[in-house]
Amino acid sequence: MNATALRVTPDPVPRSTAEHAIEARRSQTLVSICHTEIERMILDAELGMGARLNELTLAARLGVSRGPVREACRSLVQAGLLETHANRGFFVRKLTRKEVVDLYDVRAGLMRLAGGLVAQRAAPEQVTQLRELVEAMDAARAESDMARFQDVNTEFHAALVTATDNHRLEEIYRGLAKESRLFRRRGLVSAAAMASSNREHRAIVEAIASHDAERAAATMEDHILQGKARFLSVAVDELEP
Amino acid sequence: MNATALRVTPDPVPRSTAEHAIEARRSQTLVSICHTEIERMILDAELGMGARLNELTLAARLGVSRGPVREACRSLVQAGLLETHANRGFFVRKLTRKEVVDLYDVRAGLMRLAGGLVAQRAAPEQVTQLRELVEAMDAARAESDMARFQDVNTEFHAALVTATDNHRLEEIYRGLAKESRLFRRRGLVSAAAMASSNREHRAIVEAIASHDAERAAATMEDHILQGKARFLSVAVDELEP
DNA sequence: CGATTGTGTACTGTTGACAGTTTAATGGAG
DNA sequence: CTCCATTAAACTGTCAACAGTACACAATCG
Repeated sequence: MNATALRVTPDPVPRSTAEHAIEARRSQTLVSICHTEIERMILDAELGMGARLNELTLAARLGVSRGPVREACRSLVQAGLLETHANRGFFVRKLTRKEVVDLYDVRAGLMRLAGGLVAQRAAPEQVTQLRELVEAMDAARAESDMARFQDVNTEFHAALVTATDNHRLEEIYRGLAKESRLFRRRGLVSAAAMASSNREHRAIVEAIASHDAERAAATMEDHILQGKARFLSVAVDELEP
Repeated sequence: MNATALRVTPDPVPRSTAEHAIEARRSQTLVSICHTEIERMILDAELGMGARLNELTLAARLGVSRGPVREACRSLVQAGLLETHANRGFFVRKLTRKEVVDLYDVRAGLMRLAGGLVAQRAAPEQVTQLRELVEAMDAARAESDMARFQDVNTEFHAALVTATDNHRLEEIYRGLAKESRLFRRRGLVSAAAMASSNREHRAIVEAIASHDAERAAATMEDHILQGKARFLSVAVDELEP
């Protein structure tokens, strides 16, 4: 069992990575696969808002029985992506306009916290990483590549919450980000919006770089509330009041 | 089948109440019952931190089969009350000291938001309600009734998040409050702690009453961070580092 | 012709059984 | 006596079948 002693082949994978891989394989159960796949279907809008999920059809498509599908759905209900109605099944959550606005407020509160924490704790490499992401967004903006801007933007926010070193905050924020995608039907951002958005990003990073927690928190909060304002200024008629 | 035509007895229940009752009965499925009951077991510490859940035993105790129990557990995993390990089952979540501290930070961020929102929107009746709850806590404090103080305190915070009129915020906060109870093994608060805690409550309510959003947010955040400080000052040896 | 009641179908809610894995117990070797 | 290998028990992961509910459609009556 001792690979080092046997010396047949040098172990190409570092121990910790191997353990991680084993752990990943072990935790890969049908339920987790169903969870991931159904979540993807929702976020990629294969299942529209309010759509009803047919357990049997889903199970057949995923090549499993209804049990794992139902368990995955329970999880997604708690995550806010699905709703459940007794004896009628699971439905893709339908957000009202107010719920979207409320979501922005909660995200603003959490990101304000994140900004403040990162300003206190950020290592130089993390600041560098954030700066690079802002540059990448400027590059995408220069090419009017909205999709890429969106992706890097998501990565920026993810990197920021990760840098807080507060795992629960990270989990909750990512969950809310997914929830937000329920209505965010693919990039409807203008060039002007991208410009001002990235200007805000720059202000945030600079506040973090100077370890000014209060300013980082305030600019971060403002950034999300700007997003909320942009949302409110656009008529989103697919949403109920 | 037509009660109105038959006129045997006048319908004693108003329509809306009846509909509500029916809706409640309808939404009462075995899964929801299991969810509620298992959650109660966890919060009442019948199931200790890190305890393993035996699906068969639980199912027997609840008088159902394993299916509903498993589905309820999936939901509780997403809620942060349980963990799951493939092929080993469900375990009551074990919080490390750092996770508890992180939880305080997240709650501080959310309650800061709540304070600000309520200061902007609160109706006079809601302010009155909050004032009454503060009075009730003072009364409990005078009698050194820690349990009652705790209960009213919980109610105070719940009333406050409800007053935000942000349903998602309320849901998330309540979830985190339950998560916090994972380590909060019944009232270990001193008289001094109750006094300063309620002094903070009063400051919050007054800030809200004067519709000063920034002050309400700041005092609210400070209140939770005071709680964090109180936690840090106490050695909780049942928690892992 | 419209509303309403009955009927059938499709789907969810729940259960019990089976297969595979983990864990505990047992026994033997050093 | 300790440590390891082996084996048995217990438990989880998954599935397929059954029971009950809701919805759509047809038939009936005013």
